[in-house]
Amino acid sequence: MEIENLISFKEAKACPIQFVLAVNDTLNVISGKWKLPIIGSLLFEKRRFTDIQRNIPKITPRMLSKELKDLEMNGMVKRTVYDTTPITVEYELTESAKLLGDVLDKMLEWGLQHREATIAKN
Amino acid sequence: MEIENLISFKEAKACPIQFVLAVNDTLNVISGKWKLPIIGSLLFEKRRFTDIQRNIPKITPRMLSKELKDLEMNGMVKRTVYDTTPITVEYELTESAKLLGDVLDKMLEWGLQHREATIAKN
DNA sequence: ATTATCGCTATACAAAAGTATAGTAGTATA
DNA sequence: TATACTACTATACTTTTGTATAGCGATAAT
Repeated sequence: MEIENLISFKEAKACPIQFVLAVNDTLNVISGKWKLPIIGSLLFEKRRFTDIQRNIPKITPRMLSKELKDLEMNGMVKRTVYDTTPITVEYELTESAKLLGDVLDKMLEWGLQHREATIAKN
Repeated sequence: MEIENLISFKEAKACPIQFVLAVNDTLNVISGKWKLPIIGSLLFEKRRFTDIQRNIPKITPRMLSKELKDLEMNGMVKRTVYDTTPITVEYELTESAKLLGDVLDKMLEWGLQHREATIAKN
């Protein structure tokens, strides 16, 4: 996380190691069993804790709490506490996280083509 | 891996669950500590086992072997055995795997912008 | 008084992923 | 005869990741 790690697209593409590191940055932000469902749940609207929990049936509060903290630390999610009774806490994607949508689109597209390509070979 | 899982891009984008499933397909193919380095190592040329090992200094043969099998099973890598002495085994990316390059480009691009965006907020 | 809701945390455990280290079979070179 | 190369496999272990289950403190409704 040091400044020296700041590299440009060109530099990263030219050097395989920098390339892998930079792509890994993205990968880390969405890896794990629950990050994608959580991001998916927040893609179109803000939500509260219990709200997300209901939206992702099998997640435990422990995991949801942990992953939300993780996402917050990585600049993916903004957490806002409202002093109501009972307390309400709202989670929403940051602007940067919303841009991830484009990447996910590409992943979706490739995933579908790859499935067709590999099934075709059987 | 059943036919019923075959869905279109439009269907997948419309339905959050299908969306997450299809993106996960892509994610699974590149997740784990060593898949990206291995794919990176094979992006521009075919390589042999020991060759890849030298290219990725800290990988153990156990991990390399396991991940290569995994990648082969997922239609990412083609393995060819040559009956020389000693035996040579060549690994190369499939056509479908090479297309993943575009996705990785997007991930690289987003990773760099995200890093700048989150550093800017400190 | 009991139950429910909100947003979690604590503890203990199981499963998955990765590491360390050694060794294999076959051939070939010093 | 000893060592090295190729392409791995075997065994045992540690670390990371995820699960299961229970409970907390504040408030409010029944």
